[in-house]
Formats: sequence, C-alpha cells, structure tokens
Amino acid sequence: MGLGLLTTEPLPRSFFDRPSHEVAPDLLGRVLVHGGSGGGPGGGADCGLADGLVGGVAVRLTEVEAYGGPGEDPAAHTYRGPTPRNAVMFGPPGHLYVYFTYGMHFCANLVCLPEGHGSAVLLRAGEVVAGHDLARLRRSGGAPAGGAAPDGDGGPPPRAARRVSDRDLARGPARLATALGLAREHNGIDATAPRDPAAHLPGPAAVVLAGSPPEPGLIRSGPRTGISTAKETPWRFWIDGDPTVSPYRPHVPRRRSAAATSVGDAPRS
DNA sequence: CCTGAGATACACT
DNA sequence: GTGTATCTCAGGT
Repeated sequence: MGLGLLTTEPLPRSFFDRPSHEVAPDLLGRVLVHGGSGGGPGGGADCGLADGLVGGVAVRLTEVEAYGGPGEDPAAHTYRGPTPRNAVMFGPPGHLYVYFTYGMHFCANLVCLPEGHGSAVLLRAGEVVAGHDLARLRRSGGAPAGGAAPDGDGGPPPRAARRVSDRDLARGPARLATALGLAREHNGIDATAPRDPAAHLPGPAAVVLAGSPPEPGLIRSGPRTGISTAKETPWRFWIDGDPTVSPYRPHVPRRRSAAATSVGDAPRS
C-alpha cells in the first residue's frame, strides 16, 4: 500500500540481511531514533519527528563505514573471530553493536548478515532532526545516557562554556552515539522492531526509520577513517556536500608519552 | 582554517 | 604490555 516515502516507517530486518558494504550506502539518509518513550500508545514509530518527539533524539545518517567478517577485513573487530566484546556482531542483523574505545567514547554499529557472520556498519555522522535540546545537553556533559532532560531549575549546566552548534551535534561516531544517548547498556538491542509499550525493555528502544535517502548521485565512497590496516578498502560512504559529514582523519599511531617508546631513547634513572 | 598532543579504560596478545 | 573504528583544547597561519 504505502509508497515507501513514509519517513517514519521502521526498516525491516531483511534490510540488514546483506553484506555490510551493500547495506552501508543504503543507510545514508535513514533516521535513527532513540528514546522518546511514551511517544504514543499505538507504538512510537508514528511520532512527528519535527516537533513531537519528546524525550528522544533522531539523527539522519550522513556518513557510515562498512566492516567485514572474520578473516576478510583486518580492520574489523571480528577479524580474529568471536570474543566477548564482539559477540553482538555475530548475532542477528539489525541489532546495535555499541563498543567503548579510547577510554572514554562509545561508537554505534548496525549488525549485518545472518547470525554467525560478524559484520556491521559503523554510524559515523548524521544530522540531528529532532531532540536538539537533549542532544546538546548530552554533548555538553549534562545528561546521562538515555535519560531525559532535567528541568532547568536547579542551577547552571556543569560546563556550558561553549554551545555546541547544530552541525556538530552528531558529527563523528562518538559524538553521534553521545547525542543519541547510546552507551554500554544499549549493546545488542534490536533496532528493527517497533517500540512496543507493552514490552518491558531495560531502556528506551532504538529504531531505524526509512528516512529520506539522498539522490544516488550524491553518494561518495572512499577509504575508512582512523584505522591502521586495510587503508585502501573504500568502505566509507557519505552524502556529498552535507555539512555534518566528519572531517577525514588518517590513522596516527599513538606514541606512549615520552617513556618506553624505544629502548635506546628511554631515559634511565 | 590548520596542526599537535593529552586524556582515558578496556580488550586482547 | 600494547594499541585503540576518538574528541577537545591550545596555538599558529
């Protein structure tokens, strides 16, 4: 019946049951919604994104990266097989794989292919299309993951030195996860099932909506960002000209601070 | 605009 | 012990 132009319709699981490098470009323009619990008794998917999303955030994806499975993609977390951390990537498609990195950041992926394959798409950047205030609060360090915005009654925000611009709210994978309130506890949740008010979920649900894909001619691809291996594989995809696409950063090997980088130069007491 | 460097916790070898 | 699918600030251009 529907013409497929409804931006509020959740994507089916079959959408993700494909190789990650095929899913990745198709995810551009789609909308990831998290939170907004109680968005409606009939299921949250038909909440008005422009105005009516209360207590949640929605991001239209503008940049993604595909990661392959064991033995085929040296840059993937699953390259050397299953571990406790990457277990979700070996699970069913359409679930969120959220991992912790650099000691302080979370990044969110969507799992591809059937159980056992271990591939996913990293969500690198997007445009916040609803819930700007809550996203900005989280990005300023003022709101816990998945939580709603506290009322502005008690006092000033912890550090409101500089207001984060709309453009930068979800520009970068860790910024996107923060803006959406995605963290450790959301690892493994299903992003294809519509939110069910009757279900007893540990936290607010996340759903990928059909959104508004860009003209095919606007999709660009190139090498992935920040990885030390497989630098040639052009599995980063973005919408050309979109201001929310993150700046490209080649990998820089981190040197250990001053000490112990090399035996010869190490200062000896 | 650009560059460099520090911060930080955890998974894996 | 080592390396990280990053971000933010400081400072120069």
